[in-house]
Amino acid sequence: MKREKISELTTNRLSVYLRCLNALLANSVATVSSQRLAEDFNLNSAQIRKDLAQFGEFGVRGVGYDVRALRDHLTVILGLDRPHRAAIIGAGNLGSALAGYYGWSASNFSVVGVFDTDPDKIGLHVGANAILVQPLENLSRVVEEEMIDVAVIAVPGAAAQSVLNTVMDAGIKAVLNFAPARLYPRFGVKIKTVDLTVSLETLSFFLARPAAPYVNQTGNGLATYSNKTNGDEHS
Amino acid sequence: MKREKISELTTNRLSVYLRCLNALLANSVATVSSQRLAEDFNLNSAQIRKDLAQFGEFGVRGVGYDVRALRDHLTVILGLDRPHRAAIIGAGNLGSALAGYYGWSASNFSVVGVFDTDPDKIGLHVGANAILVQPLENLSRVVEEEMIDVAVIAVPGAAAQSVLNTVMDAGIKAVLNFAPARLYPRFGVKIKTVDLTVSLETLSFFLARPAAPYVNQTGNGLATYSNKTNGDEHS
DNA sequence: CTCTGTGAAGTCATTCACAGCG
DNA sequence: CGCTGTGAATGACTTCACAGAG
Repeated sequence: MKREKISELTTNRLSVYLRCLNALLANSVATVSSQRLAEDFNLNSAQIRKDLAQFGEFGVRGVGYDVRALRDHLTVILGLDRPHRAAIIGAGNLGSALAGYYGWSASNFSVVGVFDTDPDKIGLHVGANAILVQPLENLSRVVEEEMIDVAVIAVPGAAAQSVLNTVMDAGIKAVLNFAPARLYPRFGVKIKTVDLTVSLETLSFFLARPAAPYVNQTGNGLATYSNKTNGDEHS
Repeated sequence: MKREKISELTTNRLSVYLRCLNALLANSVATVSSQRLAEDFNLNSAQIRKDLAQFGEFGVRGVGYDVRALRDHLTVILGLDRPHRAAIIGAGNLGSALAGYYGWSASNFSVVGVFDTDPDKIGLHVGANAILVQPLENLSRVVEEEMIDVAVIAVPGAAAQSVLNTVMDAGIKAVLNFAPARLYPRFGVKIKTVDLTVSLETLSFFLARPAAPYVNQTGNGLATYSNKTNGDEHS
């Protein structure tokens, strides 16, 4: 085991491994080899071993990995053993949907506040669990009171950097950004951008050249998490 | 110019370049050098030139690129000169929000149908523009009638592969997937997955190790589109 | 014998650096 | 001159292949 910097590609895969392990656990599988994991999920077995080896020696030679133990280790490594609390900025379509998204709890996240600057939105209750929309000015106070550690930016691109600044001023260090904009974080702040425009336009490019569309980097039809294109599959 | 396979990393950047060019055009900038583009948007100028050179010689030596002409070229290259029509599968929170998302039209997309299998959802009108939710069985017929070429999967992970099969049976070749699941496409079908679970868990990992969190690959605080971590910024 | 952990090799992407055009 | 287009150099990630533990 070496304590080096962990690349984002690795952390993305850790999340996938955790998902796989939970599925195996649900099927009462007690032990799994990197080979078996790789086959089931179209990854390279050496990559799985290398990824895991960065955090410790979890495997048993000749046997494989204990599913539950590895699951627990990954949960701790990913920081999912402690709850996270999120604020959503922007109470439009997307922000409201995210406020009621069922996927948060599986990763030990909860949405504890929705914020907007539009007076027409403030005071509304949005999402499946009807969270109150507060003025953005409240953010800093609520972040402290509610121990919020993650912000989700769901505002138009033009407003995104300004919102990010407000979010950083409130002391938040981790941001999930849905605005189609390049954002400049301060030192020590992590942003993850989900850019639907880029995704759509890449699909459009594919449709525009059906003959020789892409380099298929793996040839196995499931490039999703096994290579650096990061979230894209093609065959 | 060489006619080779184009990597996904390149197409993602093309989309970003197009966005930048539109912004310049809105500011009445007529000509731009790769140097200037690189500075404004924290990219490497050689990479911009290399990306563009794969499709033709658009620049003028000693001068730079004509903003409007390059914009028009990229629009055609990305296939955005022709309209695309999308179906959304899954009328839950996320699917409904996407049906009313304002970002579609900027890329010449329109949402022309929403589908679900839940009898309670069928017949409802969802999203900002109140699109009727139809039974998934209608998909194949509507795809043909409405010339749909893109599908958006917004269903729970467990149902995603089955929905993808239905979508592919209907003849759709490009899919945007929001389900947290690894999907197996058939040959000639392109899938782009937006996995919110992976994004959240990566943020959680960052928060769990504030000391030596990541390799910062560029050091400029805007790694977003300039490197292979693809959508992530950190400083 | 099986399967992990890992150095070495291979593949792919980015950046450098410059020849050459306008 | 300045800037593009591109070979060469560098760097990053993945895969191979095997020593060694159990």
